[in-house]
Amino acid sequence: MRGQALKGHLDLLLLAVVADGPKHGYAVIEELRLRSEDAFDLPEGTVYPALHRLEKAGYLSSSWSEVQGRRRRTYRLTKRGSSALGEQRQSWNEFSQAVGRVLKGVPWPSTP
Amino acid sequence: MRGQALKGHLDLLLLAVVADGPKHGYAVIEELRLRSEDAFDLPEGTVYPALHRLEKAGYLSSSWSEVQGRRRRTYRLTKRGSSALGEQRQSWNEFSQAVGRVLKGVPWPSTP
DNA sequence: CTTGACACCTAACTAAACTATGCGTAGTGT
DNA sequence: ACACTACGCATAGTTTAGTTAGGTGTCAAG
Repeated sequence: MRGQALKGHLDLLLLAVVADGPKHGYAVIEELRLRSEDAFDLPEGTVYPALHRLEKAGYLSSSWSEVQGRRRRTYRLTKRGSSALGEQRQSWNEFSQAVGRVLKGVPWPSTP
Repeated sequence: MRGQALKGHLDLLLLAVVADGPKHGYAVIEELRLRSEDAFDLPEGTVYPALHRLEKAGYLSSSWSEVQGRRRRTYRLTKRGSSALGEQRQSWNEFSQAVGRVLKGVPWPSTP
């Protein structure tokens, strides 16, 4: 996946992943790689700050735990996060459809 | 259309529009608005520098003309631009499909 | 006892779109 | 005449957000 394609779409992806069940940061990264079939293999430096942003925005809440000597910060979707996810899904659809229309070519009435 | 959604996808859109026939900058903006059904109503400050970038990258070539007292800079797609467009279409498809898979939810084998 | 997976973090850099503004012509309205 | 809008180009400066690159520490395997 080339560089900065997901600018502006990262939050959507993160919210969507956490929406299917609370996850800690590292697991979010793995899940994203898994679901996208390796298209999204995000560096930690991308994901962790984004999760912090989302928590500060009230879309996620987090809690610490310790599993086999390793501390984890587990995130879950809040209500606000859930509705934000809905809106972002919506605008992703609009966006991708708009791109599709542009790529489809000339907008003439054409052969009906 | 919300803010910075098209980060990283603008070049694709511009190349696609110019690919259907040479256009000057202002016309590119209109065409984009038209084809996207108002989803993309880009400010000039976004489009002009991008066109310059694309020309510098060798994807577009430009020529000046004057039509009814107004000077126009008309862009046309180069060969390199054409193949770049192909690649960018490709990676857009991969990207949007990957997003789709992530949004679709849990990747379990599930009900077959 | 080093390497790699797991698990977290952040400062500094960078790319790229946006804001704001400028210039100038032509047409329309008052 | 004067103003306003559409047309048409341009660019400096700001902002946003992801990347780079480093740091800390645990645990299992070779």
